[in-house]
Amino acid sequence: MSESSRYQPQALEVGWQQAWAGAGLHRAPELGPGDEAFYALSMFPYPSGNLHMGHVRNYVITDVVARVQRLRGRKVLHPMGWDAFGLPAENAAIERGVDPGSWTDRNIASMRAQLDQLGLSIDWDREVATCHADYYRWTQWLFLQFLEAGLAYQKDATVNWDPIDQTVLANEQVDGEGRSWRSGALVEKRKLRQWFLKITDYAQQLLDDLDQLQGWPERVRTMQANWIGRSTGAELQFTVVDGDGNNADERITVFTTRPDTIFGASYVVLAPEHPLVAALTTVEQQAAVEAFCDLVSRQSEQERTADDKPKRGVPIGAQVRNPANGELIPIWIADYVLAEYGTGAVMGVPAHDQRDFQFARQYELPVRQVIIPEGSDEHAYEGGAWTEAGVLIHSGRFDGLPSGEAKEAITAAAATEGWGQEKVQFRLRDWLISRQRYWGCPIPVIHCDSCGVVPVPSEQLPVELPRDVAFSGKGGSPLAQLESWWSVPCPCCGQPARRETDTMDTFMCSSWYYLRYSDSSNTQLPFSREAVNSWLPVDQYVGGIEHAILHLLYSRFFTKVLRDRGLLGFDEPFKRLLTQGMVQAITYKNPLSGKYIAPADVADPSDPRDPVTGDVLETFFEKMSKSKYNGVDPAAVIDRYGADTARMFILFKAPPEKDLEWDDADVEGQFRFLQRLWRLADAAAERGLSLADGSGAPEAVMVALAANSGASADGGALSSDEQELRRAVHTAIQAISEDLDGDYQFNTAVSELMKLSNAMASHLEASRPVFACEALRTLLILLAPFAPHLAEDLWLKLGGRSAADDLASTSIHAQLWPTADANALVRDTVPLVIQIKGKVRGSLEVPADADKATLEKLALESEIAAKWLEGKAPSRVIVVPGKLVNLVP
RNA sequence: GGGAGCAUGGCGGAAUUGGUAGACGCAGCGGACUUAAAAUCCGCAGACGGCAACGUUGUGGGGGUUCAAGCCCCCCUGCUCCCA
Repeated sequence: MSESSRYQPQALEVGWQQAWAGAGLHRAPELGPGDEAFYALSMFPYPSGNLHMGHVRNYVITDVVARVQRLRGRKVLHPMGWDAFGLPAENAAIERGVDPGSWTDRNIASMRAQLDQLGLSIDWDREVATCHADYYRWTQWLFLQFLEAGLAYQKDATVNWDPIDQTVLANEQVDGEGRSWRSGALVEKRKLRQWFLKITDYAQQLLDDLDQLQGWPERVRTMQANWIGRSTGAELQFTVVDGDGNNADERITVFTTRPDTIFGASYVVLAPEHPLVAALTTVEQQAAVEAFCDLVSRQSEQERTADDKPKRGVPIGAQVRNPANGELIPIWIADYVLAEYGTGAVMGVPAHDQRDFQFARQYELPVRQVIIPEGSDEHAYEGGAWTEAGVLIHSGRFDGLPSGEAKEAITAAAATEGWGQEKVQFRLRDWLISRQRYWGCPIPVIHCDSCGVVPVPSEQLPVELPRDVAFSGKGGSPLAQLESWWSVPCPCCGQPARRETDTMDTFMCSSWYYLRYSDSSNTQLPFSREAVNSWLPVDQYVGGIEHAILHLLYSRFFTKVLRDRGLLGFDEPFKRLLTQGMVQAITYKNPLSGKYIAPADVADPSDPRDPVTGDVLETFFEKMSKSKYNGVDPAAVIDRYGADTARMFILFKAPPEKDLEWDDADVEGQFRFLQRLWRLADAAAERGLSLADGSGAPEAVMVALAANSGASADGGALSSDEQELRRAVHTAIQAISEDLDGDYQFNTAVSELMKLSNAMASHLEASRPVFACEALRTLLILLAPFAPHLAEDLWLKLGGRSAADDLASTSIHAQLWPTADANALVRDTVPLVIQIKGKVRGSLEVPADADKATLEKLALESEIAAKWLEGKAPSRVIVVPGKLVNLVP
């Protein structure tokens, strides 16, 4: 045996990556009439500078989708970009004095190099970075569209303020104890004038159109529906009563989903921030109310509303009249009522709402039952409120009505009598987009004392971020301190005016990047209508479940607004969504000290012990992270095994939506599989097999089959090896095609490739060249999306193309996906399972075309039947053709 | 507390959607090759009993529907996620 070559992925992969790039193989083609377009998109990353396994999984999945679609003849757009504004760059500037822009660009360059090592078929010509002026210019332009449409506005809002860092924080940056993640300071609530986008105008549409998204995971649609949170109820008005018991002019409007319980209202609660609090508080209560408001202002929303936290409040001294029964009840303020939700006021019905119940118990407020469970005695209220539907009592003319009818009847009465009406309420709130940060997209407006808020004229865009800014880390945004930047003449009147110094939430930038890819070099518009309509909506979007709500909801909102502005012609941006699972790795933790131990320091994984103390360690799988010492560096894996092995492993190890447990031994196994393929091709080449001139292509195989069949029409001239080989080849085509259609099942697709390779190892040698070549050719094309480098290399080696040929047209990745030949799947005989009373007792080889009667006869005559029926005739026989016969004695 | 989902060998996971449970792989065991090891190749492998043929049992637990249940229905337990 001659010395065979070795599979050395490191060398060949880089070579192919460069060759593909040189040939422009991944560039999205111009779309012509009749072309079928396919847009495959990964959620773009933040350029931290380090590629981690989660990224790898995401982009490999999308890449396989893109490559399969190309092989199926579609014109594919598969772009990539950078979600490049955000805090880490600014923190680097504060901590190390580097320029955020250069820092980000360096990270982008290094991450792009890491991505290139994976062999992704990305069209880099369309790359975008949200922090580059040629991109954020259009983010600003789109903001002005929102402004013009009346969908962007300013209002005073209570926000999280870090008194040490002197900046606003997002809710996510405040921990459970109400402290800043950076400074550790207790976060204060501050009222600041902020920019908002009116996403609530689109709440109903965002909810309704979820029905269109059948290609999204049910889970994500449910999460969005819950987030939008539509509830139907009523707004009811309680008239404020003065000290003498006379009705005053003021009314307090509450929102409730349970108008049927209004007769049980024993108090009304306002949010401490409610505008009427100051006006209605009596002199006696003033001090207590002010102290309480101060206390609440230091609490996070989560603290205020958590079920297990005690509810606190104080009466403000004033009273209101219950419009349903005329009773006078007190007004309180309490921490569990939020100003931003509903009307900022609720009626307290302790008997039928759990939080009201807790509150009433705490302050000894009356509890009056007005709903009883249908057909039962009165509920005793030992454990808590009765919050289910029931029948009304103590409710005057509505007594005896079921809750459902009572809701309508009471709401109708309120409308007729002028104390309320039906109201649809959403949980969704307007989107606060202001950030007092430097490294973000500047909001393109100018504040003028005489003209008010003036949009920056679009020809003056972009409003560029100034460079060479000092970062102290204190005192808020550097922009606000840079008078040379913010001091500008008003575009309207020319008088001195002030630029807005807030920047936009980075989610603004990421809400439209997928549109820009369709026309990324356009200098006149963010994208042309033609380009965006020809590529979008995105056919397959792939990303993490952590974006299930915010990014995906904001993007849907943007799409609808831009549609209504006439900029694009579709309702939803992402037709299909795949949320890939996390990449986890084994984690060791000392349960006594709580310390994580690096896997490298664990001597014996079967008996993991702390290297210092000798304590037995806890072992589990967790998301890779630095602090747990369980990260696996993609570069190290590629160095050792190559990108193709990493790709195959990640696809094979778990279904795409499930969490994936990284295991070095499994990676090794995957590498062995690719080595086997290499040797298989080596042996074929040594035998002199060649795929040149269409050898093994469907036409050539058809000719060979026709010549062989001769007298027998069933292809009987094929040897049994050849029949087995062809069956394996076409079974693989069918199975893998199904796995890549509809639901993506990459793990079983890879296992089908393994089965095919196993069958080829057994039958290839004994098969004639035409069939051997058919198998080799098919294997390589089926392999190409998964292990693109190896497939391309073997394609060249086996003569699928010659080195001198134009790569763009002769690459394995420019071939056509094969079609299964149904004739190859046909068998002469099939196994027939014999069951006795539902239990499998054996099987027979029977003619594949046998009819039901024949099968029954064969089963009854079998030894299996004789053994188990002991000569008696079965009382019942069930025949499932092609599967089994069940004999019931 | 409400909602959704999941539970299959030592491990990751398959199962034509009601029809042979455990595909494919990892780890393991046995054998071949080798002075030896690695690599490679061949074979075994749910559990229990048995030399074996084979039998019993088996998809978190309990019940039900059915000729037939991992899959459908009811109850329970445990885990995960979302919302409170």
